[in-house]
Amino acid sequence: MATLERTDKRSCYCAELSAKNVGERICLMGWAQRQRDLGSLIFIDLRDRTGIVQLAFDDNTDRNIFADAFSVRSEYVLCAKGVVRHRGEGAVNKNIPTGEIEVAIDEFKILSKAQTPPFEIVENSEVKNELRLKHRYLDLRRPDLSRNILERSKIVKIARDYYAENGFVDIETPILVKPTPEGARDYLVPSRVHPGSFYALPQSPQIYKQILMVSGFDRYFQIAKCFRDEDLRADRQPEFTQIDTEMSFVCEDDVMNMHEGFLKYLFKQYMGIEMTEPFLRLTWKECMERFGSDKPDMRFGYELQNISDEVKDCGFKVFAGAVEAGGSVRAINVKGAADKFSRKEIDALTDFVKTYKAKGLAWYKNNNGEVTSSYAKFLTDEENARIINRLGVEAGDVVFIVADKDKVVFDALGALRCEVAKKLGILKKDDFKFLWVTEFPLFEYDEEEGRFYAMHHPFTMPMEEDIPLLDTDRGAVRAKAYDIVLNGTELGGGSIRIHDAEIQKKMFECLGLDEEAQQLKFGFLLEAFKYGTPPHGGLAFGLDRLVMHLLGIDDIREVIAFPKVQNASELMSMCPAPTDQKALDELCIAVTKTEETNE
RNA sequence: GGCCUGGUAGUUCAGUUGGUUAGAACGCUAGCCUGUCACGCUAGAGGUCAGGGGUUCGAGUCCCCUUCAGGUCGCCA
Repeated sequence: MATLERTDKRSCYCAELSAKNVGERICLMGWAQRQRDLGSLIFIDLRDRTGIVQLAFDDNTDRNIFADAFSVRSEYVLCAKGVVRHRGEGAVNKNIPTGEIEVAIDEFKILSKAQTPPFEIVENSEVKNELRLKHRYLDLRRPDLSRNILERSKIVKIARDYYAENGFVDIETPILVKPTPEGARDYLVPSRVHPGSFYALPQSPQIYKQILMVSGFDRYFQIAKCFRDEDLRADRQPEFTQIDTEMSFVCEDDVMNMHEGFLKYLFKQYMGIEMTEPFLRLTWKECMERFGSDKPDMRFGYELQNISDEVKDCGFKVFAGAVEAGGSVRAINVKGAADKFSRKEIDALTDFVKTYKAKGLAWYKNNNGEVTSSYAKFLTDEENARIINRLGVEAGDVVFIVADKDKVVFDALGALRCEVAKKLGILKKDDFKFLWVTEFPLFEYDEEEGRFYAMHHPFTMPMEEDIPLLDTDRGAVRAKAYDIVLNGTELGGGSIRIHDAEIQKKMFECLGLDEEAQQLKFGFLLEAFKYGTPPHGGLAFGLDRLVMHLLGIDDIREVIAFPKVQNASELMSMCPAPTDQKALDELCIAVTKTEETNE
């Protein structure tokens, strides 16, 4: 093995080389992708983060160098100098970008040997997650994963450019913050000098960015790490990154326009896609009615239709009973897909809607004149005709109906329309349909706790005309809150904040926080607001999800260098991990239960 | 916390109704080879069938528990 000397300077990356460089003497650094020993001829594919290029060793190569090349194994780290040359006639490899050329090596160093890796460093690896994550450093050498990380960096740069250009100030907010009383579970950090007291890792920089507005920074921006101790999903990590912003002296339109501008700028710069039309805007209520979701995928139709009126007096108890109980009966008509759903597949969809608490799935299928249905026999001809008419069913259509409480109907059908679209294969990843969802409810009622919670957060401004409802009908109060949705994913969200002490006080009352609790939890913010608070509002994008969509990736782990697995541990370093007794003693912490004693 | 799917050489997988000594490909090791690039040819090494328990004359295969990984509901202001 060798070390680098002053004269060993990389002159270029592997994949930067082409026929233009023929005749140049260059110096490359990288990893041996593969060594091919043909006897008195050896080839090595050298790889760096840009790609690979072929190194050639032959009769003209110094015998010591040739011997070194012979000994090279996969993932050895090499420094190779030589002259770029055309490959021989018929030896061109059209499958790789550098396939026209190779480098005839005349100076060669093995900088580091390598064990045989536990899996091959190749594109489109089908190795198990577990193993890839345990050896993430090797996984990250794979071209597809390293590409994701490199592309993510470019996207972040574009975000920084855009917001800097628009006068946003990049400010770091603390990672050790005050535990928040509502919302997601906090990750807690003990304090050595304050036994029994804890910091939390921020779920978002929310309060700090609002205080920065009080301080007069006017436009704030941060690529912010956020932490939530909740269960993971394919698009959710406990530790994630937001493009976090806040602006003063703005109303909803100002904020939405600014960030719509960012997305358009990003799509132009990064994807080469010009988006000239304003993004579609729908109120939350309309979204729920039409799509059963507050983050609907707008790439396809299959909108929900309310057939409660048509069935409220029918003889089929499942339908009539649901309406009578205050719920509804709604349907989606999947046009022209009757032949795509067999009885077995409909059974599978029935199981699917059951995961959303629906008791069943009623269906009606007109397979080019041949009509079958799970419920038609319980209705009169007239009643059936009314439904068919209302839904505009034609030959070839299949209809799915759910009858239940509104929440269940929306959840089940909202998810079903996406599932159906997925099954029909009509979702294109390069079709980007943005949607602003506005006028979110200010509160959400928690039946278990029997109280209202802030749907967004407690600093969200109610819509002016709904302020009187704070006293009379809290569930109906709409907020100046908005989400940006892309193809069924919540990419970001924000709101105009309360900057009026009276309204803030009212808000806390609605949430059941008395004066004392307010002071204890948010006293510093309320105090800050007393000293001249500009009207302000903001928005935060989920960076990881944004990158996923731009790259057409379904798994959030593929766009994060060191992600966590489903149980929130990280397999490379194996954290979280128990700590030693001395550290615990110093923090005055007694552990009462461990994974071993956990039952 | 609930439900579902999976765990067999280093890797990806096959393994029949429960039946002899658990196979293949790739990778790895050694040898040969002057135009390979998924090099080729020859030979070889490599297994706690995730772990534990049970049923059975006999378990990779059936049952139970545990564990790990994945998906999802709840959860995620």
